[in-house]
Amino acid sequence: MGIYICSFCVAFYESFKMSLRHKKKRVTVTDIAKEAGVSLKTASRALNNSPHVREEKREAVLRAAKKFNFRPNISARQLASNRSYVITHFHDNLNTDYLSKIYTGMQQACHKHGYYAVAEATDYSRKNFISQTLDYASSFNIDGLILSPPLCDDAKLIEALKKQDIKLVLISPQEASNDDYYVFVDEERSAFIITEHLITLGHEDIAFLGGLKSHKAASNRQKGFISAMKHHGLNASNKNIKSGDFTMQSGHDAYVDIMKKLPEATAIFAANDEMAMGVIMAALNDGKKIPDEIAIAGYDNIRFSGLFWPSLTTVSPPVIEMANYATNLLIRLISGETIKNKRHEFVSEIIIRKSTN
Amino acid sequence: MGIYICSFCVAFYESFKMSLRHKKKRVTVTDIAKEAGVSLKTASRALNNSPHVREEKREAVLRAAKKFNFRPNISARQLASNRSYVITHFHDNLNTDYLSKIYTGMQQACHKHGYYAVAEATDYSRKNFISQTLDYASSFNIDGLILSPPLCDDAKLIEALKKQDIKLVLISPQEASNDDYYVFVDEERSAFIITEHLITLGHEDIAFLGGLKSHKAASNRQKGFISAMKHHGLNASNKNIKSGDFTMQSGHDAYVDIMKKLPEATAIFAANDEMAMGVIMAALNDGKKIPDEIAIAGYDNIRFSGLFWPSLTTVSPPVIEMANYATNLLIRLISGETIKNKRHEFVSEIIIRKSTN
DNA sequence: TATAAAATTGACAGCGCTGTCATATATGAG
DNA sequence: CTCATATATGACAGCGCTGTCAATTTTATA
Repeated sequence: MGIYICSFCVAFYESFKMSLRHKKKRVTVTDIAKEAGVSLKTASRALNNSPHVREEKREAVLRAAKKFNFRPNISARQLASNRSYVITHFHDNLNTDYLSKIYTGMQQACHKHGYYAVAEATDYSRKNFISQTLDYASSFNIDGLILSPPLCDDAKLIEALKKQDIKLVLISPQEASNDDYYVFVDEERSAFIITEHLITLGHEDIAFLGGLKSHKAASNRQKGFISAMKHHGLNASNKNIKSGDFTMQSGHDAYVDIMKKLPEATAIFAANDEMAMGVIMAALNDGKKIPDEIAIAGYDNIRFSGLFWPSLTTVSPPVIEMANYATNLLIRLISGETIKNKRHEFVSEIIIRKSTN
Repeated sequence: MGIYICSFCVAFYESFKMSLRHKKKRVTVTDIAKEAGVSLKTASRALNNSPHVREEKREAVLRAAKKFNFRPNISARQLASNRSYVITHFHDNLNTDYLSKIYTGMQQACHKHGYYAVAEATDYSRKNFISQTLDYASSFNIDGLILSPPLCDDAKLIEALKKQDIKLVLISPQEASNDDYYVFVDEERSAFIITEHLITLGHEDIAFLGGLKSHKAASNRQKGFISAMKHHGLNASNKNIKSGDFTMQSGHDAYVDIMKKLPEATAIFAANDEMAMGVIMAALNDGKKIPDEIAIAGYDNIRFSGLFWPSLTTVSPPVIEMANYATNLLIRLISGETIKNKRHEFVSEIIIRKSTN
């Protein structure tokens, strides 16, 4: 004697079991292939923009994919291809503003290509920093890395990563070697333009508040300031140029100094927003009206510069776009494309706010 | 006649081919199982903290894993278990400071358990916001979601996600239902403590600068202020309480107003840092010395409050820890653990800086 | 000690995709 | 039209892991 189970019950049980595990029946490449009347592999090729697929079949596959709202299963792809489809931004930077922008740009590009974006804070000062980074990259099977300052200027790190065959794109390196892929923005030119903005407003005695000499970006900004002044026949001597250390406090102190040595100054251009804010506070403290008696401009467009009071005229580097571009570039590199233009230049926007207008 | 290929060449070719694809031979669970002398499945169980593994075997497996520096292949795991091992933080928030802290906390927890942390900006005001969010979650096969304000207070969204069987943990919801898992911080208590700090310094005429009434957190801060004042027998009438809109500008305006109506005030506690900074600027503009003539405290500990000049005394909610805890909780939920304590309270730190001391 | 119940273990299939390689088809040269 | 070459296609294995389920061992109970 046995126990008889009707086939309906079996079918019901099976579907019940399925429903427990799968919220929805997944659409797989096989389904797409069937619909398009091609083999699994051809469908896979079409979906991945691989060559060697006749145009009509490719279209049929893509049509089927659209019809079924197909999303490739990233894990399966990762497993089969021994790639992670993960792109990590390594940084050692506490400027969350900047980091968030980079992450946003990465996300945009990653979304389009089915990649994951990950941000990873590292401790650059750690002793075995490089080996730990390599460990991380290999154990998480990272496909590609985005490096931003200061990591993007560590030649040893870059060399080690390249040896491991990890693809790299750098954001704003100070000096990139010939075989690095990178994106950058012409700081000198941006500084030139914002200085010109001040000159156009009628200012003639303009002071520049620079940064530490070791900071390459700051010295490029200084160059831009000087050439704009000279271009318009204005004075850009040592009297006009002060140095700070990028903190608000140093901006404050610099204002006091500037007013002592160059009391006729009607405008101050600081090499970053934080110093510019220090200048604003010192000027207000000094009883000056902004921008009527003294105009102030900064650089970076940190989030706070728009919230500050008065809001700050500044240079806004297109960080999101740069990160987006860098990530796209990286994905193309990972896919094995050969790319001619290893570098791409971006232009900053000048944002005019209440502190100069 | 045939072509003879020596076996050495074949072996060489094989190993060469391997070296092209694999940077390193991967250590797999099978290797660990062999080393530990157990079956593949037992090793897998031990590595995943599953029950039903004898303690000695578990230890042997873990020892082997350590010896080989084993890292599970996340993709394989994802594929086999039909889970993504991805946790996403959905937000609609431009405060990069706050976002970065949440991300950091998530990362810490995710690292420990082999999960990926992803942050996703959404547009809360979009019409079909909920259905788009569900789409996203299901197409990326998200295992769990972290929601922060304001999304964590959207009852409809939460309900829809629960229906899809997506695990959720909320950060700082205004009012959570009984079956939500969430972390929060007692804002009233924090406000109480920082007010007490001002009182301890000898201040008696203290003004509070609150926020919009709709902002629940702000009104909790106000409650804390009032009860601290009363507790110490000080006056906390309408004269002491002003409202701003959380901008620097409103802080500035409020200072002017306060000095008109309560000129004897020697301290001001603003419900957020931005307003506190506006107050500082207005006070400096007014010729007041900080903190000697007027002490100022804020709330939130945004990055800038430490960089500001003078630096700002403020309340620092432990956002990183909260996100870390929330993520751990989420991972436990995903793993199917039943959890008794659905809520966890955190305590803010009071950071005393130059604006009061 | 015998037996039932619970805890532990392992064999095996298969997740959805891509790489490999053999086969089929198209294209060009003569 | 034939053959060589280039291009397109598909069959199949297998990536590393987990779920299922049956087999085995241990423990509790009578």
